[in-house]
Amino acid sequence: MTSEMPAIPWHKTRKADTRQPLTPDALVEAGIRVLDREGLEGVTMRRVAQELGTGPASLYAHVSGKDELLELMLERVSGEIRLPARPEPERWKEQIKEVCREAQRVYTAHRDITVVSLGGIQLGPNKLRVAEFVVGLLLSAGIPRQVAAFALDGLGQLIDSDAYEASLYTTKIAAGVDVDAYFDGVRDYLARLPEERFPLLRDMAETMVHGDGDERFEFKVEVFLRGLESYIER
Amino acid sequence: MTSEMPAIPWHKTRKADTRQPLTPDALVEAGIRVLDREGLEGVTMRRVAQELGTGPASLYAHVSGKDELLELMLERVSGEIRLPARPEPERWKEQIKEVCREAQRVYTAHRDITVVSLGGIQLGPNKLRVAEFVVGLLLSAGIPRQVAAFALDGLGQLIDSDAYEASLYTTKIAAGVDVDAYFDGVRDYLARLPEERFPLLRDMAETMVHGDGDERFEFKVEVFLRGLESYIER
DNA sequence: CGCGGGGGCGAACGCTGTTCGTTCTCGGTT
DNA sequence: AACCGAGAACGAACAGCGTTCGCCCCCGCG
Repeated sequence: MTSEMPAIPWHKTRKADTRQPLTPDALVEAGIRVLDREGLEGVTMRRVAQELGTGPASLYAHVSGKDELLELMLERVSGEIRLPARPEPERWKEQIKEVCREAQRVYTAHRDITVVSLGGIQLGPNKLRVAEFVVGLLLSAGIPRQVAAFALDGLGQLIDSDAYEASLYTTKIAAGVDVDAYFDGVRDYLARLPEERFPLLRDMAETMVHGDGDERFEFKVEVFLRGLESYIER
Repeated sequence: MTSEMPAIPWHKTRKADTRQPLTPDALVEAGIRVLDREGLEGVTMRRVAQELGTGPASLYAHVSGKDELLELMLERVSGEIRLPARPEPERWKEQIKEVCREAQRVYTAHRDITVVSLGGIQLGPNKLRVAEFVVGLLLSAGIPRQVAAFALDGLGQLIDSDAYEASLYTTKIAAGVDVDAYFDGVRDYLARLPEERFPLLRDMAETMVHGDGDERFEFKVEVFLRGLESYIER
């Protein structure tokens, strides 16, 4: 073991420059690293600060608070959503589905980040980029402007709540919970409901728990798009 | 000011019996009182205990933890949802809309309680009661079983995320935020987006912020139901 | 009459987001 | 070249969170 030497006094004591110099971007990246590793509830100011080798108070010079940090993280993640090379109006339904799948994939890849999305309107450029593409596709399909505007809302909600649900299960799996057994339990519970009050749910127990998350999501988007189709002006 | 008298020693000092004797039901009711008054973030174990004139540790004899308390509260609230007297298959779309409106009304009346709903499958009798009614309506309309099962999911997500969003705005209003001015700000922001990247959103600024929450909700449900209609077997 | 068990609860633990006040650093101005 | 002030960095602290521990008391059963 080497013995401790006193610092040479005329050497400026300078901490290792290895760590990046604490910019808003560095905060966002550190936050996302923590998010991916431990989920949204693990993203605390202390944890993020630790990731950057500092204390929580230091973060407030670059970010107004935790809420702003989370919104910046969401915006960054939204940037990972890849859009089709160009809109193809004749394939509008299929392309919108592609965007939905892609958004769901990206959000789910970052645990439960979508909770932030449920908390308000997001106006960052990366989210708007996706919205611009989708709304263009809807308009080109002949869907009225007001319908297209509302539809953007609806699709966003479907994506967000689905991604959130999906992330809960992946978190459960990561925590060692047997999700298959859980759904088996749900099915058995439904199948044993009192016949006089819940005849249908009881009978449909198997149907209710059928299908994985992707299949259910795909279906819901398809239903919504079929509904939109009925608004097309001819 | 009346001076304090010492307690008469042979009188059993008995705290006012007015407060109910701490049952799970009493916890749930106290929790909902706090929820209605201060919103979900105000529902802390300490706050609920205080509402019952005791300390937080006392709650754990009746409830396994905060999560269970919240789920019990959600179940209780779900009991307030009133269903039509009887299903009328020929009016299935209108009746499902009525149920959605009613559910949205009830949930929104209890602030942001729906956040709990987003956190997992709820199997309490009150929630199942609504599900049984809706699924019966769908089946009677000729919608295939698997479609009906998935649709239940989709409608639930629409209701939950919409009620959550609506509660955020009522909370903002209660906090003195001018929501109209907020939306004006959003519209102006959209209208000033760079033309070359966001021509459509820029142009649709007015359309995007048009309509209140109820109108948007109504529309989304209508779209989803039209989509479901296309699955009816003849 | 005795006693066991469970509800009630004060205190504490280890967290959280945020603020305060101090120290440090560094670029621009005398 | 000397100085100075603005902003970044940050240690410490505050108020509050969910939950647990350990003790007291009281009720009901044997």
